[in-house]
Amino acid sequence: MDEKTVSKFIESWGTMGSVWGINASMARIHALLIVSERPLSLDHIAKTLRISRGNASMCLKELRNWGVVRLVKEPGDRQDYYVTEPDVWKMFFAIARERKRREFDPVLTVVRETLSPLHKGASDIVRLRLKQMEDLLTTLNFIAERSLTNDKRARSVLSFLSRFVRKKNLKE
Amino acid sequence: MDEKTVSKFIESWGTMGSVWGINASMARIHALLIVSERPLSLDHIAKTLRISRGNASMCLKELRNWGVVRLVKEPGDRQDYYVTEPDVWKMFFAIARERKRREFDPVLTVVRETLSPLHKGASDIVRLRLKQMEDLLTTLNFIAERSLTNDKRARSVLSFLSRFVRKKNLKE
DNA sequence: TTCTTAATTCAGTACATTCTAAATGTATCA
DNA sequence: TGATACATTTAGAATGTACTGAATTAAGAA
Repeated sequence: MDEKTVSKFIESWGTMGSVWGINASMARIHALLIVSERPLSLDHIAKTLRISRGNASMCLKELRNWGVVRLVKEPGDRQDYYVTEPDVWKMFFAIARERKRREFDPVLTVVRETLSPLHKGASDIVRLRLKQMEDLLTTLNFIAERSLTNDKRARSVLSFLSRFVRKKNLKE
Repeated sequence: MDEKTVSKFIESWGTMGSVWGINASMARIHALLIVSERPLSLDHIAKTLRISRGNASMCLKELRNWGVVRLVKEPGDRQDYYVTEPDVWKMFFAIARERKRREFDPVLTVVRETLSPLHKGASDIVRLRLKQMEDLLTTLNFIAERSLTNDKRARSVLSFLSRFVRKKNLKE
């Protein structure tokens, strides 16, 4: 594999990371592990990506929390080695699930708490908007909730959806 | 409508904004317009939310770009007044569409460009991962692309999806 | 136990984003 | 035309986020 292409890949995956809300260092580490056949040590990762060992350590901890990388030990070696979770899709769902839980759910609760009392004393127009917001949030939450319960289901939802939009397209 | 509840709603919608990638001021302005029956002037908005007129101006410009608010003129009045797009769902799709176009699409192009040359000289294991990444990105892009072409379709995809996951849940 | 090597934590720094307020631009009115 | 009333732009301040590197902790080896 060409050195230069590998690094271009790593950088672009870093940018993609920030698109869906994980920071660039995390995504770059992840990309590096994806193109590496063998487990890599923290030291190796930090050196290759020119980031501090401290930062690498924190990112890897976080990536383990997301369920995206795994730590492997080699007998007779004190260093920790890291490998990527082999299934990329599974990984994607893990991230989606985590982000929903950490960011969406808590805010959803608060928004909902305020939405219902607002209905009182609101004009019809405003009430309609609030109702729509409530429905939108409920639908999104419902879909995410049910889709992400497990990876198998998530996958089947995605593939189904993919077929559905293709069919839709032919019709119109 | 209770003053206090309104402001709690505005703040929590602000937080929700940052979850899906629009900044807090923008989301707060948006929330304020949602609970307001009548169009509001820039000055009124800035005063109510305790933000500078400059900031309000920039946020409103951006919200107009997203297709989320609209400017209305009142005859015999020099001020600009703003109203929210009445259909909350439509608005949500507009945001999704814009974010995809601005952020996801450009990165997707770059990642794809690097993915294919990487295949050469990669081990089977790595090649499998790269293939999976490609498939995942393609599927996501495909779904988003097709779903978001127009609001009517987007809505039907969502409602269909919602029914699908409900059925799935009963079965298992 | 102490020595050694590696991982982790964290205070401070660098960088990025968001916001303010003053300056500038624009349209309407007298 | 100049004066007025508003909107917009922008330089720099404030705030927030990510990162570094030194200090600390942990754990295997002697």
